[in-house]
Amino acid sequence: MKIDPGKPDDLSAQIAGAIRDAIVAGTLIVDERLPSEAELAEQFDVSRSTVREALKRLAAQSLIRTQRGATGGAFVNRLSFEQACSQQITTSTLLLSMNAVSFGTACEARYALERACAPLSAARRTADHLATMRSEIHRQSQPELSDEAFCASDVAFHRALVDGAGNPVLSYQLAGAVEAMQPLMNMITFTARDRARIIDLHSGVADALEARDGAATLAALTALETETQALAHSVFAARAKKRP
Amino acid sequence: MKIDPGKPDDLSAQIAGAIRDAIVAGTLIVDERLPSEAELAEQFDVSRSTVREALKRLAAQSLIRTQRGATGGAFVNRLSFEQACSQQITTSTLLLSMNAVSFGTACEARYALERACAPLSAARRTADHLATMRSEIHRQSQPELSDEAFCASDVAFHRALVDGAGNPVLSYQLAGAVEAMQPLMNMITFTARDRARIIDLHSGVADALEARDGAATLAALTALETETQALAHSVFAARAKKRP
DNA sequence: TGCTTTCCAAATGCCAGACAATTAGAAACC
DNA sequence: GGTTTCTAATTGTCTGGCATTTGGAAAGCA
Repeated sequence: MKIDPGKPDDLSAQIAGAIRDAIVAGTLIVDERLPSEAELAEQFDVSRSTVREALKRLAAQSLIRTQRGATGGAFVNRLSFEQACSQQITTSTLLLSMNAVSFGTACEARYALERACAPLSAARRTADHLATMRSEIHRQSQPELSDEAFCASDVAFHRALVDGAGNPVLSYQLAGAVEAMQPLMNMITFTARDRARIIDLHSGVADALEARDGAATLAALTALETETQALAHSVFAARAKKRP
Repeated sequence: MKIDPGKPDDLSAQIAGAIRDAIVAGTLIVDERLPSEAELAEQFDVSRSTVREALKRLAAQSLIRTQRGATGGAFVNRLSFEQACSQQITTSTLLLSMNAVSFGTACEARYALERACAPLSAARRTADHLATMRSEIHRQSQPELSDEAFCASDVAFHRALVDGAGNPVLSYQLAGAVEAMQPLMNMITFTARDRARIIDLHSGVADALEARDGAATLAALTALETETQALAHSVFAARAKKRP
């Protein structure tokens, strides 16, 4: 594990890269303890501060965890689906907010991905998944619900749908797309009539899943996307008229 | 922006979190310059080393970039699709390799996601996308190609397919799924006959896209998945027999 | 004035050394 | 044998310093 070639990068970035490569390549395996900061400093011939900065970089990506104390140190972390998920959500949310991705583009992507797991979810969803979806639909029908809470429930509904596919890789991938849409959805104020239509379409999705009908699920999701896009379009159009 | 409540976390993690929250919330906008390390140290009442560790954490997530010199400092980074993509690939690859995700699960997820953008790609793909796919198919037919190179070409083929959908959000999401599969695919040794079948199926996908036929593209992808799964199954079965 | 050169101050990058806090295991004690 | 105490290893944090980079200001010159 060596560093220092041309070096356009910082030393800490180079060191972090070297260790990361070792982890990806399998040279360092899960739960293995890295040398102590002092040892790493000697190995790479840098100061302990520099090593520490490198380790913090890796910790920020959940590649390692650190423990204090006598038998402490830095350990290669087993990246859990949950951790990967939350990282993906942060990244996706920022990506959408910082690059002026249009509502239409994001919405299209989200529903395309959801349709991808519709057949699987129809085949494999458990009673639990269905119960979650029904209960979220019920929550959405509470009139006193705030717009934010309505959107949060929408996210929960869709996550239950994708989790129903029983494929953790799919769930992890989809979580980012679904959650990242929430800030964009939160910009919309829903009228009671809007909510009623959405709830109706949600029920259609749940019904199709209950019947384990993949094609019907697909159709219901497509209808939901169409409605969402139309709703957003009218909201944005009205807003543009108001403040030209 | 404050820190220091109960503090189960390190100071540097808390500071990084506070700044990250400010970025996500939009308090800090793109290209805005953060206070200097010395100023941050004073604001948070910690040493400069601690601030530096916090900044390295953020740099590791591409949330900030740093510049040296008189007008230098840390700036909020515009997260590009490319950066987000490469982060996603690293995360996905590690996730799959460290959690013993089966080939079947990963493969299923990948093809489900790809089918999601098949109709869009059929409708919107440009001549360029098609040309890339054809040229990758041609490369795959070179007999002297190594297994790794064959897989790399496979990745390029599939990335052209998803890019054809013309939705950057989809491309970004799919890149992780497609690339992360490569290490798993690399474990397979392809016979000439295997390759011929895969190339045949690839041609089927390209033909369907050329005809702008979404349904045919879906069918071709499904056939490709079936073949890939069967191939992997037989390879792994043979290997298990050899070394029980 | 207008251009070039020089210099300077601000900022990050890196280092050395020190001390505090934590923690597991060894040692001492009862 | 069990409990307590000590100890050493390790990370977390701080202080102070120096090197390096870099943009802009100041000085010099035409």
